[in-house]
Amino acid sequence: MAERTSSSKIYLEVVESLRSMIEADSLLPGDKIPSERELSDRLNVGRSSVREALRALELLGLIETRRGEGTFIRDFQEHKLVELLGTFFLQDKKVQEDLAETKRLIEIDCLRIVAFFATAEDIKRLIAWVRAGEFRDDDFFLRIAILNRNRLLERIWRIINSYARTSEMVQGNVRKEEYLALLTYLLERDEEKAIETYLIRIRNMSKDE
Amino acid sequence: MAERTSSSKIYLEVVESLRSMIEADSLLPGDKIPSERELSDRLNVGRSSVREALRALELLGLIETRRGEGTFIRDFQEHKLVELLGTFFLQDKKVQEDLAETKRLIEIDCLRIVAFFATAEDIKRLIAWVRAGEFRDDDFFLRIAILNRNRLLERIWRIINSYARTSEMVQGNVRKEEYLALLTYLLERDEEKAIETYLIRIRNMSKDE
DNA sequence: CAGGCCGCTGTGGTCTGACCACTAGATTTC
DNA sequence: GAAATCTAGTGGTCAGACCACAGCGGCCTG
Repeated sequence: MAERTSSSKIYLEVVESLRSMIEADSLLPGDKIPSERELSDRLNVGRSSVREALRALELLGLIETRRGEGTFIRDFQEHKLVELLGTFFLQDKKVQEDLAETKRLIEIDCLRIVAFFATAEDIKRLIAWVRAGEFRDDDFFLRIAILNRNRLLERIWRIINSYARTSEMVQGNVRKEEYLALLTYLLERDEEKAIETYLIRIRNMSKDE
Repeated sequence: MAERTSSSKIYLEVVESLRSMIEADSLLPGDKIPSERELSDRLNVGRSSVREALRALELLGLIETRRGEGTFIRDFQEHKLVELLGTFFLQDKKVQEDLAETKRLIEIDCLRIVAFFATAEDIKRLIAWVRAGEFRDDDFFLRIAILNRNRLLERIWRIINSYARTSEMVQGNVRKEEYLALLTYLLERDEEKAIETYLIRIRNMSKDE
């Protein structure tokens, strides 16, 4: 490859090359990318530089490596990222509060969308699931997040939830009746009541947002 | 360090060691971390492994390296992350829609919070700013996001906005009167009207969420 | 022929030692 | 005292060497 970007770091150039390579060959999750040695050859850089780029992308969750097999594009989701950012600097008090608040906001958004757009079947399925067995609070809201059909919002929720879990603001004992009440309101498309139930009976808050 | 995690990758152990090292010495943004060679010594691993870890953290935006000086903890914000994830796989149509929807949801959340908790002075200041000169739509909502005092939510908005900008769903010509109307409702704490104004007059949508 | 063993090849994982480029601070020089 | 210089330390990069592991094909045995 050209080495015009003279002063910048090689491993970043490799990242960039990989990006365009993926784009050019329209590689999809699961596909294999060239081996480290081949990349090193093709790009005229040392193998260690290639590795630095690959390790970085791996930590980002963009690729996956299997020793003896090769390096593959990953169906990205569930990056290491979460645990990382989380444990790295999330000890502050204010941050914790923001976290909790944001989580509530996102969950309410999801509830709104579900109240509007989810099919009755979906909601009934969820009711059956609640009745069926034990679950944690975040199991429940994960399902809500999935129901909302907005993959990005779902992902944001997942990330925030992971943060929240590493810092134990989890709530253990769920009372099924509260969740059932919530679902019933959703089934009736009563957005207002549903959110009220969520805030007061599930999150034990007063009426402010 | 112990090397019990026999089968896992060394560079990940280094990342972990760095994490606890930072925690133990309560290092803050701007502080220097040990040199690559020293880490390599202290942890009994090759320098290349240390570098793989550092490069990964660098791409994540957690640290910053300056040749000839050393490696420093970074005031994290503005990671490379955004551009990366963005350019890597965000070409899909559905993803674009989700993006737009999520952005609207977050913005509405911010508006709600501002309507409840922002001081009249803050809002008036914003009104003055709108009157004062030209601005882009995202300039405006960045200020809204900042007003809401939830740093995490603000960060999420920033990220989503960056995504959105790389894929040009930006709107150019703003009409000040719409934004002023919105702010007036906020000043009157009329959440409902404010959101209606946002959706219909600023985002040109019908009444659904 | 079927099944399993073996070794070859290619891949990632890691280490070492060698340079280079650059910075900052100490040293020397004027 | 100020300016130029030297030097030690740091990140940036490379080449080459092993190791561990997965996959494949060929060979042997039943």
